[in-house]
Amino acid sequence: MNIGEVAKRSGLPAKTIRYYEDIGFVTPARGDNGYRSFGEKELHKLTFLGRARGLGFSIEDCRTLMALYEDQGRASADVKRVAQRNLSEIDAKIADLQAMRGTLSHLVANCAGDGRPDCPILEDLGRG
Amino acid sequence: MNIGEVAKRSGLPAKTIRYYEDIGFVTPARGDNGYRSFGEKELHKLTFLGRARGLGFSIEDCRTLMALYEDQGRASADVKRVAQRNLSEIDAKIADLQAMRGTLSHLVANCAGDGRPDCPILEDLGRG
DNA sequence: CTTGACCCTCCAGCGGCTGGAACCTTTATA
DNA sequence: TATAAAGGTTCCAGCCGCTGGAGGGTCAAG
Repeated sequence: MNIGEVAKRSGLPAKTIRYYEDIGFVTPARGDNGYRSFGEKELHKLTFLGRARGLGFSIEDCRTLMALYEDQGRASADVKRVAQRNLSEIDAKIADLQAMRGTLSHLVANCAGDGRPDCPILEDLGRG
Repeated sequence: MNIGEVAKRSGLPAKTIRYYEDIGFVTPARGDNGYRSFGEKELHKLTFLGRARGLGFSIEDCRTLMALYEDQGRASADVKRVAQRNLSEIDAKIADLQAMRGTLSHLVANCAGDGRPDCPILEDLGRG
C-alpha cells in the first residue's frame, strides 16, 4: 500500500504520516522505487494514532498508549492513568476557555456595535 | 522605567516584552547604556496587550484592537466584530474539547483500572 | 511520448513565546 | 576599592505538531 491509500484509509494527511515516520511511530518498508510500502499493521497503527490524537492525547502520550496497546500483559490501570491525566488537562483547558468566554461575552453584550466610538470592550482592555 | 519594572507592573515576562518589541508592538526609547526605557504609555500598551491576550485574542487581533483603541473616532462596531469572531473561535474550541471530553470520560469510566490487561480505552482506540 | 497523478527529500514556517549562551552595566556589600 | 549579585543586552535555538513548497523522480494511461 502506498502512502496515498494509507492516507485515505487512515484519514491522516500523507504529510502527517511521513512526519510520524520521522518521529519513529511507524517504519514502513520501502519498494525498489523508494516508495513507502505499508501493510495492514502499519495502517492500523496509524488509525490508532489518529484516534488518540483526536482525543487530545499528545504525541508522547500516544507513544505510551501504543506501547501499552502492543503489550498484551499491560495493566489497564496504566492506560487509565494516562487517560485521566489527559482528561484533567482537557478540563483545565475548558475551564480556561470558559473563563475567557464569560468575560468576553459580557463585554460583547455591552458593546453597542454601532458607529459611535464608545466601546466597553476597549475600555475594559485599557483599564490600567 | 527598565524592563524589569515594566514586567512587574504589566504582569508580562521581560522576554515577552522584548518579543513584543520585536514584532513592533512597542518601541521603547533607549538609554545611553542601551537599556530599554519605558514610559507610562508603553506600560499601558503592554498591560492592554496582556489583557487582550488573556482573553484569547491573537497577536494580529491585538494589533487591530490596539489601533482601534488609539483611534478616537473608531466605530465600536469594528471592535465588536473582532471580539465576536474571537468569541466564536473560543466557542468552537470549547465544543471540540467537550466532544473529546465526552468520549474520553466515557472510556475512562468503563476502564477497570486494575492489574488486568482488558482495557476499553485501548480497545476503542484500536477499533479499525 | 507526453501528460498528469503520484511519490520522494529537504528546508522553512506557523504562533507565541521561552531557554540559554555570552556578554555588558549597575548596585550592594565586604 | 574590589567584587559579586542582580539586572540589562543580543542572538540563536527549540517547543508542538504539523504544513507548505521547491525541486525532483516514478508510474499508468492515452
